[in-house]
Amino acid sequence: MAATSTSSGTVQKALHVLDIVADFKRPVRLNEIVSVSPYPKGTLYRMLQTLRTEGLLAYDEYSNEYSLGMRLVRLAHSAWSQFSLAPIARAHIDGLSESIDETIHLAQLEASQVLYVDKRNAKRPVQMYSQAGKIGPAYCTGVGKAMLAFLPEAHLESILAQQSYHAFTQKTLDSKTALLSALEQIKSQGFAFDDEEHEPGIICVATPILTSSNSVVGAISVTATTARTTLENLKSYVPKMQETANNIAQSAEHWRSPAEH
Amino acid sequence: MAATSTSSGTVQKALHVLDIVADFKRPVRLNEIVSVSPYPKGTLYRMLQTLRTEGLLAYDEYSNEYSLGMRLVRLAHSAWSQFSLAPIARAHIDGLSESIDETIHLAQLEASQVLYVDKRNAKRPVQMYSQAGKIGPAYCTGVGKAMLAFLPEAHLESILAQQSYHAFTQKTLDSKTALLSALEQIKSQGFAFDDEEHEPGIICVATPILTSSNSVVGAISVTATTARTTLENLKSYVPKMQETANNIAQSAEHWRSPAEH
DNA sequence: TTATTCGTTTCAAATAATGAAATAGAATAT
DNA sequence: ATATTCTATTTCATTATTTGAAACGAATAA
Repeated sequence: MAATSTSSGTVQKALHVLDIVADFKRPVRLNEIVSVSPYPKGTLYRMLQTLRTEGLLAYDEYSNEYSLGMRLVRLAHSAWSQFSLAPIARAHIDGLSESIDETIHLAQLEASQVLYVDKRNAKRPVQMYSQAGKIGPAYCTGVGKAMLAFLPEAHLESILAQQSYHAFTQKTLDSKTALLSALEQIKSQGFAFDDEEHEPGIICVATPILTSSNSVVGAISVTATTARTTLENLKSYVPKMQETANNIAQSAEHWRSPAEH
Repeated sequence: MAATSTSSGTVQKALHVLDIVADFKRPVRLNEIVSVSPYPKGTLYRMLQTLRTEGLLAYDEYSNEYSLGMRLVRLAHSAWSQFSLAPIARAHIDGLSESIDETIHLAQLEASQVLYVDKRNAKRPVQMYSQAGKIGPAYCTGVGKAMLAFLPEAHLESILAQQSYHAFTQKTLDSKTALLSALEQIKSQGFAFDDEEHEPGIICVATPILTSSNSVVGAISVTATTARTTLENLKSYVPKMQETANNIAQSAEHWRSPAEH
């Protein structure tokens, strides 16, 4: 009685189609969508038209390809400015960025995944995966683990159950048990590492952002490459990061996290 | 014949509700939405539930308030990275930002308005769609006028008809005729000014980004305050901006603008 | 207590979405 | 030029979701 969603709901269907288009990460044609969706062609066609005229999809008449539309960007701006930590944390992150010349991320949990909501590049930016708005796995990123470690048990359970545990690298913690023991250590030491668990050559330290009642609102991380530094070195940033996290938490005290159900 | 929308379509309705929530720019309760929407309470209630469980809206159980949800941020990231000029223009904007220590914007036309898709602040280098995503009026911003001036006549007409011509400041060109003559001059000189037409104390220069076939794909601007500089000074940036715009256009030559219908 | 306000549920009626199959249109092959 | 093979689009009777007035319940105020 719990698992799959009932097929009902026009809005659900439309969202599903949007997700499909998003997953392609490139413009797609009707037939490509047909082949990966449960809906018949006629239905999909009409749905795509609707999404297109509403501006949720962009359409190229010459190639007959659909992509996500800019109306989403407009809508997301409102969501981001109201409901992400980014506006609240901005000044604090700026400060941290001035004293640490590495890539800094601000992330939140969203739908059991990590959502990067802000980012500062080092002066010499490293070309890597991740930008604000990007999502990543919770179980094998620094920010993800930092947040998971401080979640109340019930919430943690439900999130862990939804992880894919894909082994991105040889070092990925690709099982729930491995992850759980890592989380325990993170909780006791107060910060998390990512030791090339998501991308080879990329390491980071992350600290959670906790309110006075110890609920997790986000995390910040400092990222670097193994070519240039070590985890041990990154560790020296932790005190400054924790101070920043505390300051953000204080500013966010009266801000209500969308993750709280 | 042109104005109001037919009431049909579940997706349309859902989007309308999202827009209403977005327009409040703060969390809102059911009854507030009821008072500004054409739908009865029961209908709205169910719609909000749907949007909420889909993650398009966030909900605070204690205050019963809805806000835009972070799923939009996730979706928008795909839209932004595929369909905005930003990823293509990034390196070029970075370069420009290094030689000009002022705020730089990259904008596109979207639904007859200006959509800022990237931004560089004088000091901190950030690239993300989040502070981008903001929309502004086309008729009284530098980037807006720069783009309008180079639009084909038919397209321009339809866009001009949709402007609100609100006089934000005393200097705002608040009529179609005033705007049209300004556009003519912009077209002949190749760049546009914003002389405090949108915000008092804020001035900017903007140049259009034109493909080899002279179609408008976007615009870049350099913004400053009257307290610190003058339009005459800003003008000196124009050659560099035009060079950058040309380079972006070259990179974007094979990129298809969503605005082309 | 009694009003009042707001959120939630109900259920028959109204309406929008469905999908199999036919049609139109484009591109490629013969 | 004509046939062939894709793909996109339309049709229409059927199906199922959405609708909305009104009733209900919960919470707060008077």
